[in-house]
Amino acid sequence: MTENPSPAAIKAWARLMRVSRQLLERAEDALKDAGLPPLAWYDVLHELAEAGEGGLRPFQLIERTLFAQYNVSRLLARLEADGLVEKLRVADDGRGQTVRITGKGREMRRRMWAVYGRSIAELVGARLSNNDLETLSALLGRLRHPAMPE
Amino acid sequence: MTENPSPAAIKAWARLMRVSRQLLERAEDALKDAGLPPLAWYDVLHELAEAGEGGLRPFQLIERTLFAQYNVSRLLARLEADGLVEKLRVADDGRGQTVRITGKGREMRRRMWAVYGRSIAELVGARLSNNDLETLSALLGRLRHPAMPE
DNA sequence: CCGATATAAATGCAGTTGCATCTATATAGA
DNA sequence: TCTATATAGATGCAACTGCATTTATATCGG
Repeated sequence: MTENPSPAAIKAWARLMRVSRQLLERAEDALKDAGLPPLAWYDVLHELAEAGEGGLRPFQLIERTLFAQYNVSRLLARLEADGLVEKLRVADDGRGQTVRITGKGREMRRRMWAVYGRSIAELVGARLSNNDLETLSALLGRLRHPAMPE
Repeated sequence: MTENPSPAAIKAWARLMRVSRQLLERAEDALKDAGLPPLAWYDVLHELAEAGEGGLRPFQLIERTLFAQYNVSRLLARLEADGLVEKLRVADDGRGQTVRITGKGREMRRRMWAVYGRSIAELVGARLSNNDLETLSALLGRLRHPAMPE
């Protein structure tokens, strides 16, 4: 009986896809206009900043960001080339490495957040009450895969 | 005062981006697994099917699908190469053309919908009640740009 | 009617993504 | 221990995207 989607499901799907694409594009444009790198960079810098001095293994970044493996590999190469992250050999696993954010990386993250955060505030925060935002988050949470208890 | 996003706004944004990406990827994978073309093809075929025999001008497709102009141009070239749409010179505007879906295009759309619709039913329809779906649609509707009255 | 500007659509080129594969190391099992 | 398999990460190549520009036609102002 999950064969054919109900009209309500189709509408919610369509809006979800359309709105998310639209808002994402707006946020990307804001960064671009400010001469800053794309959002993917922010996502990685954010995770690495949260991780602290210990850094993260690339495969951990993949889990957290949902980016594809090859994508992370190349993204890290670009971030390293720009001096925003550094790669460290890890002692107990010769295959891998640990990636750590640099001071320059933290600075870039800060500058990106100034723009990105403003986009979020404008595009979402200014349009729904806190209560509605909570409702939205809860509903979206139930669509996550794999489904996790709220 | 829309400077800094509230925690509720950040959370809603993060979920929106993450969930939409995840669900989109799932739907794309389902099509790929079935040996069918990507969702973008469906979007165009859908619009053209709705438009009927009169077809649509490429710029109308751009408005409806939110794809970039160059993207539509190339997508239509691929669809035409596969015989799914046909391009017709339009009498009263020598710059443009009208694009019409072919029988083969309708057939492809039908086959894609069999898979895509099932994805929507499973990923969204089976996870939220009709009532929650309506709520979700309404909240997302308020995030559209430009904002339109519900 | 004519030149300037605007709109429709296509395209060359550079950068990015996706796929498949490859290299290197680690772990498991005989 | 030695081989087989699994995991971490990088990469060659083809397809796709984004940007800027180009071509062609239409419209507007004088």
